[in-house]
Amino acid sequence: MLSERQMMILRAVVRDFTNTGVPVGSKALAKQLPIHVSSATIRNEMAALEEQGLIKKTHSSSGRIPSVEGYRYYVDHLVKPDPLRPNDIDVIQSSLGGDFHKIDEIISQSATILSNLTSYTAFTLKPELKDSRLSGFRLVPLGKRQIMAILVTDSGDVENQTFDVAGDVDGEQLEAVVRLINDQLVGLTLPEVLKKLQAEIPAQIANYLQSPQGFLDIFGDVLTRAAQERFYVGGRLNLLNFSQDSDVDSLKSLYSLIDKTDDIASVLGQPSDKISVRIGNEMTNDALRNFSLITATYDVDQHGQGMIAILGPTRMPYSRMLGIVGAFREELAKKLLDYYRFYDE
Amino acid sequence: MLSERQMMILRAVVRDFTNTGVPVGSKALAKQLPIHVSSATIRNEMAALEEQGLIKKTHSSSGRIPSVEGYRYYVDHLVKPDPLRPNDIDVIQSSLGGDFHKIDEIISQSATILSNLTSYTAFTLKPELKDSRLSGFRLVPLGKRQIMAILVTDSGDVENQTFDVAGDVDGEQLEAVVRLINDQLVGLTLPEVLKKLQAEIPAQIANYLQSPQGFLDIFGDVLTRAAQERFYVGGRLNLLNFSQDSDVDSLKSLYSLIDKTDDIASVLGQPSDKISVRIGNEMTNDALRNFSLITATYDVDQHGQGMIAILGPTRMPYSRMLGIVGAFREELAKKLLDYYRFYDE
DNA sequence: TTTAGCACTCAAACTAATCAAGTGCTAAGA
DNA sequence: TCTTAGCACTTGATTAGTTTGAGTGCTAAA
Repeated sequence: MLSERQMMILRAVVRDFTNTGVPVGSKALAKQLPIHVSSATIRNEMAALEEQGLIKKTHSSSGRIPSVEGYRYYVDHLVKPDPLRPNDIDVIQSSLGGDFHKIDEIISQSATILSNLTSYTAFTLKPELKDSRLSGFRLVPLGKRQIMAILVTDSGDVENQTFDVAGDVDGEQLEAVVRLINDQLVGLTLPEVLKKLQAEIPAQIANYLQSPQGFLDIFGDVLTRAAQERFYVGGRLNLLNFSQDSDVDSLKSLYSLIDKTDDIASVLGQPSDKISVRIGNEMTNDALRNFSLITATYDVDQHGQGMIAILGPTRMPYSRMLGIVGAFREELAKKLLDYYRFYDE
Repeated sequence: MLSERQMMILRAVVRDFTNTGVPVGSKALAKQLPIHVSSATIRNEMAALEEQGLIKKTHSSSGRIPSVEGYRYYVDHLVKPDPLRPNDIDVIQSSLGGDFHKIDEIISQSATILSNLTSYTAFTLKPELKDSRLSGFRLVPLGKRQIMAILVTDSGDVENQTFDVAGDVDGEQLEAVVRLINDQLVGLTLPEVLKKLQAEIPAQIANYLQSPQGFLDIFGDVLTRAAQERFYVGGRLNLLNFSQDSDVDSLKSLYSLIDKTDDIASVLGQPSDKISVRIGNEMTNDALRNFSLITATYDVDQHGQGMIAILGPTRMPYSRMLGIVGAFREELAKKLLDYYRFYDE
């Protein structure tokens, strides 16, 4: 559809605009492009590109900026991920080099690294098996009136919560409840557990506890949290950099968005094995109209698939960002493989 | 030092300015004040107030706004806390009315309530005994390679952390370590524990574990966290409302400030039993130059003393805010007393 | 197909003019 | 001695008008 020359121009428009933020005009392009044609020719080509909806003007006599469709074409056909800068490699190596005692530390640290590399906001999700199953449940008495409920899944997730109980803690009762849970529910997927929890369990538990509701609440809480994907977020504050015309309201809705696990999960969407770029209003969420989201999955063999993502202004240098995300997913997968190898074998 | 009339004028200037944000002029005051003098008289009085540094002009022919000293005088001598609005009472009652299973839920909820009432940012700190002591330590094996460390203090704080260990978990070893900790350290204050942890403990632990360092790290982590005061923050996003001229940098430093426990602890300062107001640059921290902080302590009998605080623009309606903070501290203390009574007796 | 040339558009930056709110000061009155 | 009417003056905000510069589309010729 596009001639070679048009592609070259589109690429240059995106490059220039993402670097400088200023609409680019025909003269600047004529000077800069490797081919040697006059600005009038460029203008004609630009008119053609505009015709196809790939670039647009900010006002009738301005230079051009890419439209969402233009970015899309650029990302799909024209961009080549930049190789990492030596400096970036150092950052990754040193930040991911240390000793970690749990997966979550690595994942959370990764969000920070990614946000540092990009100076945008980053999200990371740890590798997950598709349907993780309940693998254990404990109630640990902590003191006079305090109990900690601990729930473990077969993918190694741990959720816990302490709560207070009135009256003395009866060790017998606790044991019985724990046994009940472990007998009836271990091995089921979390949604299945949740279903049973609403169906037969309450009646059974009533045999052991005089006031089962409190316990069911707690267990439900912990379970729900375990069932939720837990994103780590790095560089939250970087969003402030792009609050064009300091629109406090949209900033607020943006922040409430990224702080709600469910919302952010739905925005990040399904894992797919390639790197995906979503641009501006390609995301249905209105708060993200001026943002782009790059997501990528990473595989850690039998331990499942995780996800990393960065959220920045639509006007981001895609080639560099794609380079960073692409390289980082591999580094992270490698690091996690090492980690699992160390602790599993 | 100030005449009655001057006080009246200062009070009116602060009231007007905090309500409208517009510098107030002599004419408006003359119309509004209960005494009946001309604007020229008011002007003379204002000149006197300015002489004393209590009010100032934004430019040579503008109306007056209070200076930090003016706010201070107002807060110290002129303000009378507003009674709560019926609506506010409802909010408190309904948000604090539900059932809670742990102190922290009440405290964290309180931060949210306070921020809702004030539309500023609120901090809450749970009641603390002066030197809380280690009252228990557990290591709970969770799965193949996972262990959870749990630390409990005598004031009911619980900190926990999971970590992975290489090689099989040896129940014997864990028991021995737990016994060691409980024998040697329970009953000590946390700083004392920390000191011992660096002195004699490592050698002793080396008897039971082949690689004690990992364990010591974890234990140190959990301990440090337990020793830190944990503030709950409500209404973070409200800070965005006051980012005058949308200065991204100062906003960023503000946010990094309130997210660092140690920093915010030092800003909030020592508990004192009255309600305290710190205004603008009375706080040394530069990021807070345009903010005021109202802190108040609350007592829960033998369970110690907690703190609540709100952070808003220097230009805040102090009478209303003082009313809210004063009323809320009492509501909270009452609620907590009930809570303790229910679970303790 | 390319390009020089030209008329045209528009945002941004600057200037000038006006307005409204407020001040300080002076001199007269109570 | 305190109060006040009156007045000259200052200042930020608003508005309208100009200028500038970067850019465009279009036409006609190469």
